[in-house]
Amino acid sequence: MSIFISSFISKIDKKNRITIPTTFKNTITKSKEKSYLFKSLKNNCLEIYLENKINSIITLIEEDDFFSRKKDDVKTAILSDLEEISIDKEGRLVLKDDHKKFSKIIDHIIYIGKGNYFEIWDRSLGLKHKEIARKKFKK
Amino acid sequence: MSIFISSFISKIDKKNRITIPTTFKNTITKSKEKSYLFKSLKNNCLEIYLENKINSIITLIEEDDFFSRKKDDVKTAILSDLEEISIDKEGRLVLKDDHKKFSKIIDHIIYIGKGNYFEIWDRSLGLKHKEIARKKFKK
DNA sequence: ACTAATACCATAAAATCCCATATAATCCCA
DNA sequence: TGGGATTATATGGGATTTTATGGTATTAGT
Repeated sequence: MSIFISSFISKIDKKNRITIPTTFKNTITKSKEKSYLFKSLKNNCLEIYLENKINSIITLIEEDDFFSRKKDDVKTAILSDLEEISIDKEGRLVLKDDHKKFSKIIDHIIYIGKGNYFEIWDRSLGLKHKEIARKKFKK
Repeated sequence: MSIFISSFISKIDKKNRITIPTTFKNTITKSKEKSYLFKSLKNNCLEIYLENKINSIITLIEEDDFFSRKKDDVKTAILSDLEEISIDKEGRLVLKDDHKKFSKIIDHIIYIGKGNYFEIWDRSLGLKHKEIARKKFKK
């Protein structure tokens, strides 16, 4: 069982590359699974998943539905904003402009471990998010 | 299992050619199956399927008790607007005028991955569609 | 023979891979 | 425990490969 915990601050370089924290990278490498990026439906952040998690989601929505419209929106919402990512030898991935815009990332970022996936945030937005989460939880 | 995910923006050239996104093109090539274009019954967009998916749809229609009364109409609706497509060495296909009109495509387009098929939209219509799908899903 | 469709080719641009160096972390022995 | 040696990590840049795009040649159809 692979797990992503803790948070890490980092930044983008001139080529729009971001370095995945070593522990996260090791978890991905050891799992030998493909990894996927998803534009979060909860916040303005990016989410990174391993293949097995993605597969269980896809199985859920891939039922034969050629004649029904019901699942069309679900498919669009999930599958159209999901993509396989590749990490280079140094453990970096290239952030697309669309993803930068969506997550409002300019230069500094923060990785937030969420258990079976992790998030990539603009640093200040992510820090705020963490603060709010702690305050809410205290009550 | 071949799968089409993510979305890609592109455009038509002077010869009405559109470039299939590399990942989609690779999926098609690797499958070694024929591919087909269909005028969507759900939206004003075009849908691209692989042969085995088409076969399973036809099988579904052919089943005796399935839609028995309307079987003929279903067949007409589906099979008459379905056609095999050919992709050139550079991964492009030529869009017919009828398809351009149907999908209201002028110059910019967007490809939307839907799992076992993908869609081709006019860019702004497709982006709107994505937005709506995300909003609906959030609820 | 002329038009139109298709296949083929050339080039520029961009994404990717790969290596070099600087920096930091870890280890091991005195 | 200090400090040097070794290993691992961070970061930048260059070279190669892939992709995007437009155009020309060839084929086919009328």
